[in-house]
Amino acid sequence: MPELPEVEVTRLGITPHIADQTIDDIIIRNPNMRWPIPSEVLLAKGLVIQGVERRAKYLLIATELGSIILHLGMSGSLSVVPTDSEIKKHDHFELVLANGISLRLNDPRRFGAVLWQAVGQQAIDLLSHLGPEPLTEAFNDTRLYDMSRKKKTAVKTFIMDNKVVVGVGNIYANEALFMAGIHPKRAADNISLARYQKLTQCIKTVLAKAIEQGGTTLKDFTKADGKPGYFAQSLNVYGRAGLPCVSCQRELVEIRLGQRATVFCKHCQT
DNA sequence: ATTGACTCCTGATGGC
DNA sequence: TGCCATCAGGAGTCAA
Repeated sequence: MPELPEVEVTRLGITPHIADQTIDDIIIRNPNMRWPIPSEVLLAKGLVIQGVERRAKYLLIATELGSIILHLGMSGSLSVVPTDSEIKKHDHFELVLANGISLRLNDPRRFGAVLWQAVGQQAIDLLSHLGPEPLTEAFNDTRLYDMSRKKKTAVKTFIMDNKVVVGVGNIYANEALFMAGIHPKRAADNISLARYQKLTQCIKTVLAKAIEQGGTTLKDFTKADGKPGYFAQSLNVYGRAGLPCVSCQRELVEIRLGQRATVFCKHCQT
């Protein structure tokens, strides 16, 4: 389940291998991703990869005519391999590069996506409605506080809303709320500005730390199997239901919130 | 307008 | 051992 840190580490990992390379061929082995892979992506054939950008959890592989947009969904991963290496099950999409290597998208569940964004065209809907990046100044405590007014929804659901801030998935929503000492079910409009200031910092810290850890873990992306470990060693609450709170030793509890596993400490989070 | 439920899919897991 | 049933979950879409 790639979250924003994994996507960013993926971006950092693949960029040196594919930037400035010419795309010799584009192979669609299975077009049935979340949406059918549009044939427009083939426009990138013969063009040079100018760079790899990230917006939310989308990766944008830029060429002079447009960008190939990749989303890894829940089970997707990218690998950089020699073009003649064995095709694995669920290798759905591939960029064949002039230097004899390929970028392959593997995604068992096919919740991921491959899309095309033409240069000069209005941004596709998926990207145009997104909130700010969490690690930029555009995401700040006053914005978070202002948007939360009159919102009855649980704060955890609130911070996972892409219009509020992008890239806060289930794992890091749990972690950030624990770090901020806020109960995940508390109504978004029942939290003070001071607490949102704390929460904003915690979201930034949790994500930045995970990217940092991932960056050091993942030394050679060509050998990575696409699963950079999810930095699970640093998680305080997610996946730890029933285990003692790292702060007060009381047992962590798990509930469902918006169909998602929500783990927290009843004592430390109010 | 908001909010919550549903949906896509396969692999991992557990019960019998 | 095998065969189910259940669950995980990003995020768009739909319905209340």
